[in-house]
Amino acid sequence: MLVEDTLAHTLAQRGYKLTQPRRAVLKVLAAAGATLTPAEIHRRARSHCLHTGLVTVYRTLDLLTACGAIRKVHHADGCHAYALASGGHAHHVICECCQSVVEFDNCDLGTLLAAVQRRTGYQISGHWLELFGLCPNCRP
Amino acid sequence: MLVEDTLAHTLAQRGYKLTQPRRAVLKVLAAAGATLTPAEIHRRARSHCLHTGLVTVYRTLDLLTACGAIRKVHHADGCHAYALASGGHAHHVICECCQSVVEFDNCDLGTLLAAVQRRTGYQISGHWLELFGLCPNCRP
DNA sequence: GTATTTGCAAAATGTTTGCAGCTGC
DNA sequence: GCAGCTGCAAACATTTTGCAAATAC
Repeated sequence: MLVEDTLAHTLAQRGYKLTQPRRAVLKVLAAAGATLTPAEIHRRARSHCLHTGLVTVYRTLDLLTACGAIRKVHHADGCHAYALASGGHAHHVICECCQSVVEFDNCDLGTLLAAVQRRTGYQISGHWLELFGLCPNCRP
Repeated sequence: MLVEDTLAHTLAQRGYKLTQPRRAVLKVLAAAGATLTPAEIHRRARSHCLHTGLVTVYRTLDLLTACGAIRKVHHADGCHAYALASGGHAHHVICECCQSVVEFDNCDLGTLLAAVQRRTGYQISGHWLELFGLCPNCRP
């Protein structure tokens, strides 16, 4: 598993261990290819690692987010979902029907940012963009 | 007060009443010019309407959001803040230091959306963009 | 006058912490 | 072997619900 190998390496570099629950959480998100809530991740993780506790899921999500392996995404209603992140600066397109996600990285906002900066006087240092729509499978 | 008159009208149109607590919540957000959490809005609202309860604040925030008078914004950590919305499609630039917000509406994402749509096969129907930075007052 | 709204208390939900025992390296 | 990790229970924070009294129109 490529994703797992990368993770093992990343964790080891920082002095962390690749444990069964951590492996399970990553597997779940990789297999889903969709955004999942902590509760749903917990439910699914138990099929890989039987006694995984919800608390561990929360702690693992924080850790994996810090490592850049996953990313928190915000839905319109709640904002408590996570998706696999392939690394580097990227954004997500999320299917409003099945929650499947795809990343894209060519966010060419240079012109827009410059215009906003000029008009508002704010020195812009970061942005956060999410797209919503229907994936090929959910299209009418 | 222009903001209030508009609100009174919008509410009346839908069969809602303009009550003291609702007025207070709107005043607080208008005066702050920044994003505020429900708890902070509650705290400040009491100076306008003494016995405003936290529950009412929550209900009012939902109502005002439905009316388009305010908008929920998501910060990096939590996502439980609200800001005044001037109506129509718009996005916010948020100061990472003092939380002040400014709206902008010229979000020209046409080219970007078309490219993502072509590459991912998703039919994109909405987007959500927030910018972060430092406002003129907080700049070094 | 009446339907809507409020505030309180209490419930439900979601997240974090403390700590003894277990696991990966 | 030992630092780091886990799971449980329990604390904590946040949001929602039920209902009698109050309010706007």
